[in-house]
Amino acid sequence: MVGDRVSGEGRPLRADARRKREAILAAAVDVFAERGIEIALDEVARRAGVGIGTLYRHFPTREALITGAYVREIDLLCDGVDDLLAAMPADEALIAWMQRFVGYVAGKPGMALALKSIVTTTDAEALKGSHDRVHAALGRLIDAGRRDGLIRADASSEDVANGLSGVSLANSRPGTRERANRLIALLVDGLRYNATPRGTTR
Amino acid sequence: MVGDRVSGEGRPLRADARRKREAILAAAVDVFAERGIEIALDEVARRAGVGIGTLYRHFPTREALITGAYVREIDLLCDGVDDLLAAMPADEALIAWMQRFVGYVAGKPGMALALKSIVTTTDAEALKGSHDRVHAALGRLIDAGRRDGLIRADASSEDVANGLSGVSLANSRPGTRERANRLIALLVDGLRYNATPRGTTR
DNA sequence: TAACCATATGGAGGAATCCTCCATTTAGCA
DNA sequence: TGCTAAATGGAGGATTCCTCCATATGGTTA
Repeated sequence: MVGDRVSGEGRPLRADARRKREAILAAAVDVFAERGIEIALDEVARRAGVGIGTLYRHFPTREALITGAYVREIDLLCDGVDDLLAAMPADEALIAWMQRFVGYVAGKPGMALALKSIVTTTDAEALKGSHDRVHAALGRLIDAGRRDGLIRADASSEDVANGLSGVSLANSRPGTRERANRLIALLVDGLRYNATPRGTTR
Repeated sequence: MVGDRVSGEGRPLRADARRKREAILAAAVDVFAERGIEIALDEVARRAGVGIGTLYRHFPTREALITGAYVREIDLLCDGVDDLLAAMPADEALIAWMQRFVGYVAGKPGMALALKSIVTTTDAEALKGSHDRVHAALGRLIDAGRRDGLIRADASSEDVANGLSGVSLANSRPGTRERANRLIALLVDGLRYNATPRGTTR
């Protein structure tokens, strides 16, 4: 569905190809930020100093380009979980992380969509890495919360990731931060519900 | 943002215009179901037996057409709340209603988008009616739950509507029903969290 | 009923965008 | 240094968008 032709595995890219690929992604990030994701792809190619054919070779669909453009930013957001866990209780850390995540996504056109692809897709070689990173980040937060009895035992990172994706999609425009934050808090309250307080027999 | 030129208020549509408008919407529903929302709008016009100019006159953007096409189906889903409330406790009714809603939305391309417009948009004359209907439906479910101490006092229909929109957007393809249902249950657990059980001093 | 006009219609066609295809170039290797 | 598989770019056919306006029609008034 998404999937850039060669990055996931299938034999390493030639040096010039990798350079062009990077240029395209960098241009895409800029152009999307300035003019949205509906813009003509020629514009992206031009900015990248690349022929339109090259762009299509690397990213056969608009969606592939969008996802590609944001994969790294999403990866970056997945770091920082440990800092949060060191600074506050796990349930609060989960809230803080999700809110930071969604706050960052809002206003970057297409990023919520990219997150959806990454979270949802199970096939798609190229997204596997990010998919795992997001789930690992959530997993760490959830496990910590579970260990401390702050989060219910049957919580799953799949469900929370799905929720994160939903919140992002529904609040992808600037100025929706408050609304998004409340929804995240509500969701985490759902994870607290029926939690087994620390000290109780497990 | 959405907004079909004349329906919200601004002087009643001439009889022929209303007829064409209906034809366009009916055709849109069919075509979207068959071929998705990316299809060329000429196709919709042809099926409606209408010129492309007429289509654009009524629905200046694709989004306007999509929203228009689904407004009534969403309205319909808003009925039936009372039946559910009569049949089961309010919190379960809320879950059941949301699950039914999202189950219906999944697989209708664009319907989740339409829901987002309806839930989010505060201006936009044309959507006001549906916006209110959705919030009224949720309001009734929430109020009942609050009254019975099943749902926390500070629950707001805005937040739940936002959640519903998110779940729909994140699970808009067929085959995501289970996942969506779990997320809805989680959300409602959030609404149960800190609820004041019936009999407790309010 | 007739005459009038604001409203509505359809679709031609210019502009924008998509996306394939392939002759040419280039990186990396022996 | 020569060779070849990989990569490039952009021309151009096909598709889709969407405006514009000459024509048609419904509803109202006298």
